[in-house]
This record gives sequence, C-alpha cells and structure tokens, in this order.
Amino acid sequence: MAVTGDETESAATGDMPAYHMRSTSSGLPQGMVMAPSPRAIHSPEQQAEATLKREVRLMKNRQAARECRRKKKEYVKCLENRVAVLENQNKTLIEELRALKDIYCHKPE
DNA sequence: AGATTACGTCGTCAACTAAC
DNA sequence: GTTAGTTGACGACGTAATCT
Repeated sequence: MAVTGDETESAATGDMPAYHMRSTSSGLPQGMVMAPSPRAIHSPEQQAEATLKREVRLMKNRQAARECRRKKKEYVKCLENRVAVLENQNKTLIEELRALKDIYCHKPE
C-alpha cells in the first residue's frame, strides 16, 4: 500500500483498535504517525489542525465505508431475490409449455 | 490439542466523480 | 482548483471448520 506524505496511518489515535495498529509500507513502526508534508505544515497550530482534519476525514471515511458495504449487501440481496423470482417464473413457464405440448400432441385430427 | 485454511469484517488508501 | 462523497483494493484480525 503506497503511503504519500500526508496520507499516513492513523494508528496514533487513541480509539484505534489494537489489531489495526499495523506498520506501514514506509517502514514506520506500529502506532507511529508520520508528520504531514513539511512544506505544508509550519507551526504547531497548523500541525494540530492538520491532525484534526485528518482524524475527521478518517472518521467520515470509516462511516462511508460502512454505509457503502451496507448498500452493497442490500443490492446483492435484491439481485438474489430477483434471481429466485426469475427462476420460479422460468420453472412455471417450462411446466406450462410442457402441458401445452402434451395437449397438442394428443389432439385428435 | 495445535496448526492450517477459508471466510467475513473492518479501517485505510487511492482513484474517481460531482458539486461548488 | 478544491472539497466531499463513493467505492474497489489491500492488509490485518477473529472465528469456525478441517487437518495432522
């Protein structure tokens, strides 16, 4: 996983479950947050703001991912239902065709 | 009982899109 | 151009099933 300057793991956030504190491809140890791009951040205030911004963004994206997965599950369930309905319809039509053929074959001239 | 495998879930990143 | 939202991909973890 590529990690850019200001897109780092957020393992330093206190509420992060322990099992998600993993090391990064940049070689940072677990739980360590790399500083945002140096040319963008100068003062500690800016640093703190950037950190906060990042935490908010991660939190929003976390929720977005949950919602996205929920919607996907719902969509798949819908498709599965549709498949079941169509299979039933198909079965019924095949039966109907069979019955009609039967009638037609035994019809006296 | 411990090791391995398969599967589901989660958080994060990156790429993309739409709205501003 | 920037910003926020969406989603596929990835890696990590937990757990149940299976193997040795």
